[in-house]
Amino acid sequence: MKMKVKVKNKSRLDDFNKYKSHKGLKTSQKRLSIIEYFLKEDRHFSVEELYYEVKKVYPKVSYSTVYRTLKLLADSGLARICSFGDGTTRFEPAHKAEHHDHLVCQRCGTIIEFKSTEIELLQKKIAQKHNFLVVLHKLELYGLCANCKKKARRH
Amino acid sequence: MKMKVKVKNKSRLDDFNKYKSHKGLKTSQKRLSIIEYFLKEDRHFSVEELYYEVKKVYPKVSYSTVYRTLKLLADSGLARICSFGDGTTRFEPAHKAEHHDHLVCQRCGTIIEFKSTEIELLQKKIAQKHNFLVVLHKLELYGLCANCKKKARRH
DNA sequence: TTGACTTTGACTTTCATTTTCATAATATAA
DNA sequence: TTATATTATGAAAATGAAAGTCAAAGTCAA
Repeated sequence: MKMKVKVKNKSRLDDFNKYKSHKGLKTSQKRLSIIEYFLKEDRHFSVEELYYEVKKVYPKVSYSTVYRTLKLLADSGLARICSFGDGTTRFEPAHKAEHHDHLVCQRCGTIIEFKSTEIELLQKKIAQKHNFLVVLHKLELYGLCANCKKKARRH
Repeated sequence: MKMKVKVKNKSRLDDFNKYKSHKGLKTSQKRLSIIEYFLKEDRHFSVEELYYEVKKVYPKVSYSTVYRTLKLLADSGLARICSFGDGTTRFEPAHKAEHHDHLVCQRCGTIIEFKSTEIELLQKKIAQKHNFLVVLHKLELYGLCANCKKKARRH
């Protein structure tokens, strides 16, 4: 299992290296650390979150570098930008081609991913009705996750 | 037809007045102008857009006032806040209780509203599966509207 | 009309994000 | 390996949208 994750991240790193040489970028240890951490963790990050977590492991990285690296990841296709209306941008690992949507807990911030081909089918129908060409879609359900719901019940 | 719109806006203004007295607000001509324009136009606005358009008719309004008035409208329930990921907040007229989703043209910015009870049903099912309590949802389809699609075809 | 309120416009502040620039690190050519 | 050219970095400044501040102007009930 762990092996599989490692292999996957390896191939994602390879993707980044392709992008890197295409763009004439250089390899810095700091940037690499950030990218590896992001790939290893494999979850949503705001710049701030990633900054503080990476800093624990590699204390010398700066905020700007995390910023720039996340943008690079987005440009290279390894990360996807998503915002949940709280004013900060989040980056999610882009598991190629596998589009998914989000359940966002308004209390604890937990993000759950889901996918529904049925919904996507209905979306297509709606677009057709309006003669609209859909390039991408965004579906977010906001509310309380199981945990917070339980807490809310006992006030 | 026009009559109907006017009547509707009248009743919306009444709603605002209820909110107004509830909150102990006062009536200023400028605020009223902004609200009337917003209701008359009955479409999505960013603060900037509304500011420039209202300014043409009532040149004395300031940016702050438009800003505050839109926030008031949102608070009073006459407007709903929505953001389409371009970094600026938009306000849409809230046609009470009627939740709807959006088709957003990435080229010309046109926003088409739609509603699908079927999709909402599926959303509910998904939430149930995750034991998640949905408070609100957001569904946006981004792409090209009919018009821009046509233009795109002939390069 | 007064006096107690709210609203306004101009301004400042905040905060996330982006850019700048001098210095450090990296890659490539010799 | 060393020189040189380029990119990356950190700290700081700049930006831009959103929110707050405050004196002056407006509103309105008594």
